[in-house]
Amino acid sequence: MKTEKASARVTLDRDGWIEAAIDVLAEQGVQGMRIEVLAKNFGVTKGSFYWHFKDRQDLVDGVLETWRDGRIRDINKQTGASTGREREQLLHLIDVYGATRNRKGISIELAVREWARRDAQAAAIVEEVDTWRLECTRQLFVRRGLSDDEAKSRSLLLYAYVFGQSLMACERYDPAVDELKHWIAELIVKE
Amino acid sequence: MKTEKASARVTLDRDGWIEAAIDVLAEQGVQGMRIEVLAKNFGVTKGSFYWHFKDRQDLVDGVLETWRDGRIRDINKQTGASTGREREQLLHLIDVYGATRNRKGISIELAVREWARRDAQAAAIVEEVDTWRLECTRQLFVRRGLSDDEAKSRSLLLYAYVFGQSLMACERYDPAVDELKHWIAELIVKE
DNA sequence: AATAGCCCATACCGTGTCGTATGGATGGCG
DNA sequence: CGCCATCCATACGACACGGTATGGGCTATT
Repeated sequence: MKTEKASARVTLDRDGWIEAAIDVLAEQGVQGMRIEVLAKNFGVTKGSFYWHFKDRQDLVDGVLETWRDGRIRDINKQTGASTGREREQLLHLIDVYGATRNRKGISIELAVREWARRDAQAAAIVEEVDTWRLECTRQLFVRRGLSDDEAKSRSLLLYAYVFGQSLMACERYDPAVDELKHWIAELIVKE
Repeated sequence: MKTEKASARVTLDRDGWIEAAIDVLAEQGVQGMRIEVLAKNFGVTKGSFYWHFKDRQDLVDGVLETWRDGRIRDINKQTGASTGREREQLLHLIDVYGATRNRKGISIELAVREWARRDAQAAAIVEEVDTWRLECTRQLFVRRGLSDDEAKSRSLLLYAYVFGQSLMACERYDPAVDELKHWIAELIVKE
């Protein structure tokens, strides 16, 4: 989708802007991805931005495509073929989205999903990523011997749980919340 | 907390503004709760707003308090004492947050949580609501004979799942996603 | 050294928003 | 009738942001 724009040579700077934009997206949300704010963080002015990007939408396209490509790569790596370690891979998947570790990744994840609730373009990207993740993880469950339907259900439960968990304030619910999460992870991966 | 401002008589109009603000919050997020936009939707001008509210923060306070009070009332009702129907109450809790039904309530819920990720005041309100919900639901599990720890875990899993599920694009994952959700609900409430 | 292309700064306009100041309309009450 | 409180409109200043136009500095190439 319109990736043939002459960005082969300026990719370095474009990517710099996009990475910085993703950082701000994680911290401030879509509404925080302001051109002049990014420029100030970068130590430059808008003049630089409008050299590398046609407009704000151009940056938005880059952010979404970059995020999607990274997520697809990650899930392919995390669920890659290493027969016999399906259980460990599933538990690792749940752990990756644990509260403390990978804070930045979770912030980006939530920011993109919050964005997708009100933007069709972001929603399409999230749908791509969700479908791919759910399918890859479903296959992990199938390789563990589960039926297609149960694998589908558990895959959906896994992702819904990890995303929802990062939306909640559960630290004050129980100081030993890590044990609760461990118990839940075992329930999700079955046994 | 500072509810003794002379709002006893103008409460009707204040509440009108607050309800309209919550609607916009659900549809547009916190950033969409703009005074002039609310006024236009209301068919008035800012002059009216600044009569009923000191400033935007005053409206924000009202929105958060109104949301919190409503959620506490709801959860008390939903987990109220009706011994022997704990299983139905738990399934009902999960169903209430199902995708299609209660769309507005879910939108508000997600908007407030998105808000809470970057605002300490909203985060405190969400924490209040979470703690109360988790505790009420935990007691439902305990009344079904589960241990305190398992009840805690399942209560956390229940809410994390329902919130996360509404963040995902699972309709295209499987057209019969309702059956998957039913299976998941049964797993969460145990059997 | 002169030219061309790359990269960014500056200045400007239009718009949306918060907040204030002030005036106007309406209705109750002495 | 006249006064006052309530409720809202109008007008204004300040600022942040998107986008454009334009100029200027720097480097490499010839």
